[in-house]
Amino acid sequence: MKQSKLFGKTRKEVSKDEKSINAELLTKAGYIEKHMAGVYNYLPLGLRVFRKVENVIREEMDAIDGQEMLMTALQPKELWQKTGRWDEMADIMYQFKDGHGSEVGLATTHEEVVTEIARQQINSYKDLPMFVYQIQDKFRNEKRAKSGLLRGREFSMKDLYSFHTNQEDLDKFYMVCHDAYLKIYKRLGLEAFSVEASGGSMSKEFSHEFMVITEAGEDITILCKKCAWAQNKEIAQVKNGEKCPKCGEKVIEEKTVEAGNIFRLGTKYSSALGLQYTDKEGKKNDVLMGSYGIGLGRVMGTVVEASHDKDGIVWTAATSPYHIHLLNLAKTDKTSKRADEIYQKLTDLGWDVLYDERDISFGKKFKDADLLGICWQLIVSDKNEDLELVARADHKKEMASLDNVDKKLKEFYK
RNA sequence: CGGGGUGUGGCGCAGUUGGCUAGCGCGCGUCGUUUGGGACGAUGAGGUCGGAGGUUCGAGUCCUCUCACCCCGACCA
Repeated sequence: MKQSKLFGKTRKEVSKDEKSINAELLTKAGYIEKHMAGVYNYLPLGLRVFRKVENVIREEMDAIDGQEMLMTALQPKELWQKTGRWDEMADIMYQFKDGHGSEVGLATTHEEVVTEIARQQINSYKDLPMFVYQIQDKFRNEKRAKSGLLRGREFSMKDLYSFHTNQEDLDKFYMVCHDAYLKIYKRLGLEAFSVEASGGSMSKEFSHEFMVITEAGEDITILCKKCAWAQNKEIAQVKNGEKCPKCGEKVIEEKTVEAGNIFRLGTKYSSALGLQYTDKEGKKNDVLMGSYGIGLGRVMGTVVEASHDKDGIVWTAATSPYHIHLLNLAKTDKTSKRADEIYQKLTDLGWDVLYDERDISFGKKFKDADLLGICWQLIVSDKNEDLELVARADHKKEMASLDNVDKKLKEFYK
């Protein structure tokens, strides 16, 4: 991609209203644009990162036999009344009358919808267990949208729903999904851990939240560094500085952002909506369910919160919008032509290249490259026949041939 | 939803106790000189001051209402 053609420019300044690091950097670098409070547009660069996050999540969900589908955002009131959540969620759910005078709402989550659909698809124990998921936009009328991508009113979420005949099977899958989540964060380059939390209005049982330590976090986690025990402060029985209930070490408090949440729902939704299966004896039973969510924008924002420096974003290998940022610092036509050729060669080798061939001062190219945060910067100039390969994270520089660059990238992005 | 704050060219801001053609920086266009960490000079385009109503000879400046946005809190599958 030639940078001169990119839809999305960098900016020096961003509204003083945009206080969160993730929104500030992502806006300055041209990844996102705010539309309303808690509602962001993704520009081409932002969408590339978004897709990378999305694909990692999709691969891991497919790997645990999740089947992707897509459900609607627009919902009839009647369905949500069956579970009592039309009134229960009135504060946070966008509810309105459509042109026909029917009351409808925008889905905040899809337990009702998926359970309704499952009634048609799940009849027998032979149909279970079953796992379906979607990556879809949710709407929540947060009283106070804030922290950029971390808490939106419209945001994309991966939500998976599982259906089971018994508790053991649900528990088993719950742990499978738990581990899949840890894998997702690890692949994305986030240091995340799971904590026990309350089920809220979703479930009476303990749920698990997946936390990433960052100052921007809204949650406080009590954790033990030694044995990895952790609980959300909301439900923790021990306080900061007290002994870990598991190993006796002192626990500490950390600000964390919740980057995912999994719930065992039991029969709450199946009983309310009449989702039953017939067992071997021919008896009808309520289906047990679980639900498992990850907000994609929130994960993307969390990566920025967790990985940036004074110069800008530092994407992780899995989230970098391009593999390499090629900077043309040529003063002569000859060198410039050489840079064009290198762009072509890298592309032919299969690398996603952002090519800064803009006719602007070199200083701005450096500044922009750091702000954008693509993992590797490659410099072509009159100074050197060889290429200069610079790591965005630590600005370590090395001279390299095109072959070396190819090797290096293969190793980094393997 | 309670408390606090902010709305002025595309972006960031200034605008004294109401007063004349509403300024500055960035960005943008043109010309030229430049180029290893956000270049410089010249020149040009661009706003009716969030919206509505009111007070006044006169309102970006005062009053009322309203909308939007931000921060703290409460809330948060």
